[in-house]
Amino acid sequence: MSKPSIPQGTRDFSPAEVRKRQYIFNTLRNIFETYGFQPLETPAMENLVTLTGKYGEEGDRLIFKILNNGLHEKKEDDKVKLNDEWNKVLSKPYSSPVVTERALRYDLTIPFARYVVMHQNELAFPFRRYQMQPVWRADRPQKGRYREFWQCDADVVGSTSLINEAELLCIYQSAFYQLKVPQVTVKINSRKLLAGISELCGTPELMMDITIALDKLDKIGWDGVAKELQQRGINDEGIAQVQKVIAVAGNNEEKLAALETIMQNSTTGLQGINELRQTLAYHKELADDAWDSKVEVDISLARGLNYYTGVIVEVTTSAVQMGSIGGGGRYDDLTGLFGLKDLSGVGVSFGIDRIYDVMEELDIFPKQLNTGASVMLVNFGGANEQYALQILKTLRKENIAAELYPDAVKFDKQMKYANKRSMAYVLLPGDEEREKNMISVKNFATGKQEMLSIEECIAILGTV
RNA sequence: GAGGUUGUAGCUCAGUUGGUUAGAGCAUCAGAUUGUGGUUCUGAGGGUCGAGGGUUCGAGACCCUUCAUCCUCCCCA
Repeated sequence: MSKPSIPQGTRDFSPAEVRKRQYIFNTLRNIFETYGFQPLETPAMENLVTLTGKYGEEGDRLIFKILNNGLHEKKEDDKVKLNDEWNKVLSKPYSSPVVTERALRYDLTIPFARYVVMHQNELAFPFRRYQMQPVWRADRPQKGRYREFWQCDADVVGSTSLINEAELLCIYQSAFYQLKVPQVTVKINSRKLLAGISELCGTPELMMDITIALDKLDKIGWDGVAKELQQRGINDEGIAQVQKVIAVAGNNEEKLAALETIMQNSTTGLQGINELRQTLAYHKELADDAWDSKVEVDISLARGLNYYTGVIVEVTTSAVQMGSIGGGGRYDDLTGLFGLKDLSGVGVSFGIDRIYDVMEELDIFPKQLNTGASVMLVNFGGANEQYALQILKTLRKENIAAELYPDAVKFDKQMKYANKRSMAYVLLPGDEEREKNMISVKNFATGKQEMLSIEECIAILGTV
């Protein structure tokens, strides 16, 4: 028999890990709820056609497709066809509904758009929802990159107000403040600014190419970007324009002012600048002074998803070598893909697996998450076991988390188990205790032990 | 899709130019100790050295193939 294993890029989460992950989930959930977002869940799988074409060419390649399993092939002919088509399908990006018509969720935004279109008549717009579920990508796993990972998204659909953008910035700042992740920067940019740049270059149709090249600025430097721009068909004059734009420095307002001068002939570019200004103004009203992360205009921020149209954001921390830990933006016509026009949305996503990795590396999870706060009753068997069950019942009625060691095995073994489980208290319901209708309570941290009445015991354990 | 890394006990890893029966720490189990855990001490179990083939008198080590893993690029959270 071969050793058991799990698929590449997936992980088991042991109890201590789950507790830490839940700490992150709970923190985010609280914030989302505080900002008026409502919970939503969608299926792990979607129809393939729902997903294809939404994430760019590279994205399509990374969608996990589910092989049709015969449930839908009623005729023998169809089953033969399935076999024939399967080989062809393995060569991306070709796919055929004969072989696969379902796929695993790639992100939470597209399913959300699909949901909104399907439920448009029952929703109150603007609709604010948050969603925390796993997504799957057929990517090559590496540091901070998994094939199964969780996203926590908050989106507002049905409102073009930039207050929404400002609120989402606040959500990011509040979250990383509460989680105590240090050196966080929320980078903000606008697709309209990027469009403005490509206008300046005289090649508005090459916006995506310019964007992709620009995005690599902090990785390959200006020389690398210039080289890539050249390869992507931008002439020297255009490259000079791009250089002028990325040379812009200073604080956010100084950057925007400088860009305004450069972009004076681009209506789209100016529009982008105004949107950023307004967003930052709203944000200033809403932001808490205690939040220590920076919100920074970054003209080189691109983001690959091709449905973004307005403000785009991305979150990084310089405390750890790690890709972005969150991202999002405005999409003007997401639901249009599914037939519902003129509905604008904006949203952000938290990459909680990466946030976990960052927090783990920095060792900043609260310590008390690891220590069990529970109670164990030793099983002495016979009448004592019955007595223990009665106490167990009473404790649970008092909402005290407790367990009885199920087997009347050697005392030593039971104590070792309690120790390994980091029990806070161990209760000893033995002959003497039973006869006196009392219970010996041992504090497992201090080792101190005393015999108490059941009421006294509850009073002590209730504070754990 | 391209490039590299590492595969030896449940886990983390030693293992010399190829040489007897492949080791350690941790973990597990048992005992010291059948009403007192953590710290000790003693002992035990546990391996087709990732898999297949080749070279050799002899392979954990060298060669080929293959699988897995982690990392980098691409792209992304």
